[in-house]
Amino acid sequence: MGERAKPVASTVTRDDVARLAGVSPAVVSYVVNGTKRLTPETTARVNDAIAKLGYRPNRAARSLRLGSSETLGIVLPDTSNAFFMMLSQAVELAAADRGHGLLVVNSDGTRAGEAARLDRLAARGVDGLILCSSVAFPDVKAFGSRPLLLLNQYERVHGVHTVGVDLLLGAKLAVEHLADHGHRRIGLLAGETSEGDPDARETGWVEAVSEHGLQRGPVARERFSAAGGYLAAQRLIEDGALPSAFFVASDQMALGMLRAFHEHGIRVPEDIAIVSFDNVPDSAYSWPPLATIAQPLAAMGSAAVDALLSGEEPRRRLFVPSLVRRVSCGCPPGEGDGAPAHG
Amino acid sequence: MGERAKPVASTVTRDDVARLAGVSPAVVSYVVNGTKRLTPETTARVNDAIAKLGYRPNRAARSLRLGSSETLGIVLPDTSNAFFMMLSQAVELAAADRGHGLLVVNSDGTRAGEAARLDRLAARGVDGLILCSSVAFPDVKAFGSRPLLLLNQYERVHGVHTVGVDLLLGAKLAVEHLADHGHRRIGLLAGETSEGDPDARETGWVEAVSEHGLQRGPVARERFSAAGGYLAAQRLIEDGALPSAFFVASDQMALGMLRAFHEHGIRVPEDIAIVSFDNVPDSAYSWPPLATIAQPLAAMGSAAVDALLSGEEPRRRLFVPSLVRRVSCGCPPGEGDGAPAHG
DNA sequence: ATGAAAGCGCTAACAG
DNA sequence: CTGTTAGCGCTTTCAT
Repeated sequence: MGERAKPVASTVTRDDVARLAGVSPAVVSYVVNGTKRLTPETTARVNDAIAKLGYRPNRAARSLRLGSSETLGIVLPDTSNAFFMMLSQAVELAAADRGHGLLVVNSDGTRAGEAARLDRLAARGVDGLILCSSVAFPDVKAFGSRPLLLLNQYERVHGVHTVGVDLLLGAKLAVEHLADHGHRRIGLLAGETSEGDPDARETGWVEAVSEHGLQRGPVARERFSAAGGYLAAQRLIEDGALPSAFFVASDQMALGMLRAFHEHGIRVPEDIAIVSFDNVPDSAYSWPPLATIAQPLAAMGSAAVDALLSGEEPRRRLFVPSLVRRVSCGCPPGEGDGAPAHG
Repeated sequence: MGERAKPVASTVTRDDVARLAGVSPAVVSYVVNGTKRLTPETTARVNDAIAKLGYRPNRAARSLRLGSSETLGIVLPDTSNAFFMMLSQAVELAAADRGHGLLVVNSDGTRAGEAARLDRLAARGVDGLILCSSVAFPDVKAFGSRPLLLLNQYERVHGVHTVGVDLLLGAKLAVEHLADHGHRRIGLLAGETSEGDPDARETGWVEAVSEHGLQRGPVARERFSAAGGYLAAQRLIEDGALPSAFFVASDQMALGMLRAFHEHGIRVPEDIAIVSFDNVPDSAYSWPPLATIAQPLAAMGSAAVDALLSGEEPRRRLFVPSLVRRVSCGCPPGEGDGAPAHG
């Protein structure tokens, strides 16, 4: 008799709370959402009932009513690059700060795949879409009224938000630093952009080299991965005429390059100095540790979420990268290697 | 005069479709969900209307009605370890296969933080929760009727699903392989489990060493990160009496150890051989490439999602790891290093 | 084979 | 300050 089981959390409804607190259902909503002034006693009674029952507002009902899921969606490139993990983590944190969840999906690295993933996300009712594309010209058609943002994007794209780092500046920082170390001939290991269009890091390298009266070293283009860097470095070595320094478009590629150099007994930085891009965690623990261009991930994540939630007109946001000196560029150890100097 | 704008996708409702197709709203649902036999003509008419209008069923309404969000939630440890990125990617793929989305949140690495994140996820109405914990005994209270699963978990935990790899077996595979290379004294670089309780990899090392009549080398415990591995290796080196081989609890730690060895001119595998754990992508491009114990991520991701969606009683699922031979253990290059042998 | 209708739990406008 | 009420868009039972 009366052995009604303690209800599971998800089954307690607002009406149950109202009944127990002796108020109307609306009042419960007022308390939960703080939308209305109520007497302290009422508020307390309702809160008691909520606690006693373990009431949790039903999210689906709220979404249906509000027309917003308070959720963002992100599609990540099909890569195991730690950089994207850190980027999506930054986005998740920023979204959580603003009370939003983040639905993550992985693309297959094709333009069609990305579009399909965005579509599924839109069908799930997210309030905004973020695309970290791995293709040069992603499919950016509209998804109803949901805003779309291209993250990790340098170029301006009409009609969508973009957030990225100033690749041109980053490349210049890298090349200038190498020049400061006395290198006069600087090579480029660039990433492969699927449609073969220019990458701003490449432009930055070109400009910095000419601005400083340096010489262009050999150029290689390969996929943005350790495998790509390894392959490219092997080709470069076979071709001979290696320069004394390289600017590399990503840490992952630099890691691959490092392995190729090791295999050939080429010492870094003594024989060849390297500055790469992204500052992934592992770059501090490679041998030698990689000097690299760091991206302000937290700021970029916040900017992305803000842009999507603000309802503002799409615009391009570019962030300022910074140089992290480590052994690979020729700097002494212990400055920014993320590990205590070896004593 | 009839200048009603083409409605945005999210504004088209089932009633609009019904009106255009000249059927009742219910029929539209039947077509969308395939729950009922209908005449081909009706089906076609409805599908036409759906296409014409760009109709998308409203997810929130569906969830409300169904009592299911068709979404899973996962909380990831606060680490930049690529292993967890691959693991969550595997889960996302498995979830997508079953028509579910994945809400990802990052924890701060504390037990309370994890519990709070799980709670927020539960409040968002996910159908199931996955926790990749970074503490030894995570807070696993019930979340209403939502099932909870511990991913990357070896030990059985009462009342919750667990999915993990057989750490004991993995450790034995590693130690045995090192023994096959002729090593008689094998050290251990273990991960730090926050409550200081035993890690099965450690037990596996102990057992394998004694089963094969080997000698226990020095033991170090540190955080599961490159920084941890670096620190531990430095201590080990200072203490002297280094063994000829180490089993290392994670690739990240091994990467840090490798850097310490490089700094001290200790050659791998000539002076010291290494086998580590996880098979993260970068392990194939370190110098030397790391021999490691690989985890069947895709299978684990599927198992996790299935367990959560099946409604079955919680149980423990353990997967079989496998050895990936690379240069660091003493094997010749080119077998499994993820890169062509250097010619 | 198709349609009518009853909610799912919540928010907010409006009334008291 | 609090209560009543009308939906949000959908699934599904029960008629027809």
